[in-house]
Amino acid sequence: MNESRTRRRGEELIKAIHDAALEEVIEVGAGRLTMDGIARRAATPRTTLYRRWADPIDVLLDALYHQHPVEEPTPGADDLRGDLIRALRLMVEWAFSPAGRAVAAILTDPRSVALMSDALFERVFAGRGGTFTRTVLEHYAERGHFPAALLTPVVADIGEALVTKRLIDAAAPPTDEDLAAIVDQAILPAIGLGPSSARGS
Amino acid sequence: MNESRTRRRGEELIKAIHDAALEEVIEVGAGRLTMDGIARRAATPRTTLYRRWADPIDVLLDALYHQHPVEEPTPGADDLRGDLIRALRLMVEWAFSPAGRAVAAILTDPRSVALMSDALFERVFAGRGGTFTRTVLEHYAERGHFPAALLTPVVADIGEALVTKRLIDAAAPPTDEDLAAIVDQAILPAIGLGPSSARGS
DNA sequence: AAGGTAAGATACAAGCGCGTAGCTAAGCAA
DNA sequence: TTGCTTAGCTACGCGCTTGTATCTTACCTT
Repeated sequence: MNESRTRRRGEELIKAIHDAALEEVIEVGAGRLTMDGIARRAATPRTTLYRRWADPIDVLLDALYHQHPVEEPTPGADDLRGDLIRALRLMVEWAFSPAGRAVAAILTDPRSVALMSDALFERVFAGRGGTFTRTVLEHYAERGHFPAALLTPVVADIGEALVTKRLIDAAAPPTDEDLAAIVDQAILPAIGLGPSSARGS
Repeated sequence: MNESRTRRRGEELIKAIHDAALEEVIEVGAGRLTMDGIARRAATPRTTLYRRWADPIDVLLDALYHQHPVEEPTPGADDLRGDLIRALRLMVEWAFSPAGRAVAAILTDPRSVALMSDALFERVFAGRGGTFTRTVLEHYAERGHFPAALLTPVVADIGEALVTKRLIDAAAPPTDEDLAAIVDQAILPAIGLGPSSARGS
């Protein structure tokens, strides 16, 4: 009987557990996350979990910490509007990834938030979740496409904020038209590129 | 021993349980909400809860449903900017109320969302949580302060979206200066009232 | 080939939330 | 006052999660 061909160890096992934690939190929520649930999903005894982590949230935060950083938007040619839309689309993709969903689940769980270290918050948020459009906007501001003074913290947040609200309000993911509307009607006017100059299609 | 002077009944008891449910969900999160916890906090036997509700989320949703609708912003004199700031302040106040925090806790809990009826969603959200600035904007658009065509769904969401992001990112509530920045740098430009005409202080 | 490391399979008692049942007694109305 | 309704109290068995302990065995290193 060659059933258990491979017994997972080290990296491989840990990755399986991390994945299980992310899947589990998406399904049951941060509050109902248990060692049992994660272990069952990862098909490993609980003992293995306790050897490394103290509680389910610990596993989850560790899983998030070891996620690959999200892709950075790379401003391309001379297309501010298009780059902004692409940046927002990157954000939407991240939001629908296991990591993105897990972060959403965690953020409103009192216990999880309390245990969330600044380091993780930095890594998951300030580092990426919060600034998709900022990279693009800074790029074009430096090149004089619009006054750099207009690129305030508030303005840098407009796109992400509106997409976030869309994700909360509606079940379906925003279409490219939705993202374009956000860019045209909110971001571009804020940096002085109103309908007069940005009216493309 | 006149300990148990009053035995609560009907309305009074239900309100105590509703309050307990809201407090409980804020403290432990939607996932860890239990009949036991609510009952303990309301100082009533679990039996009483089961007589009316099937599970903890049921209690919580009922509590939210019976909350007083949030105050509507009332556009005042001739002060669009000031009215917008006041509308956002109303939103911040609601967000920090027990009901506001409870809604936040629920929205990312898979089980709760699944049980949330359209009626409740309507009453709690579309009805109020989503549109503080819209009321104000519509008022001034009708009076020709700016082109009504610019008041798109996206534009109506800008203020709420940015405040929401602020609430998620930062622990401290936004100050009036923060709200003013949102109005000046994001909302007003979007309706064609950029720095040239809105530069107040 | 030998030995150390760590995963896998049990098993266990303790604690808690669940849902129900039975009873007592307070509040309210006729 | 009588009697209906309903809150308060206690208790039970069930199942799940917890944290730990013990043993076997696969994998990796030397």
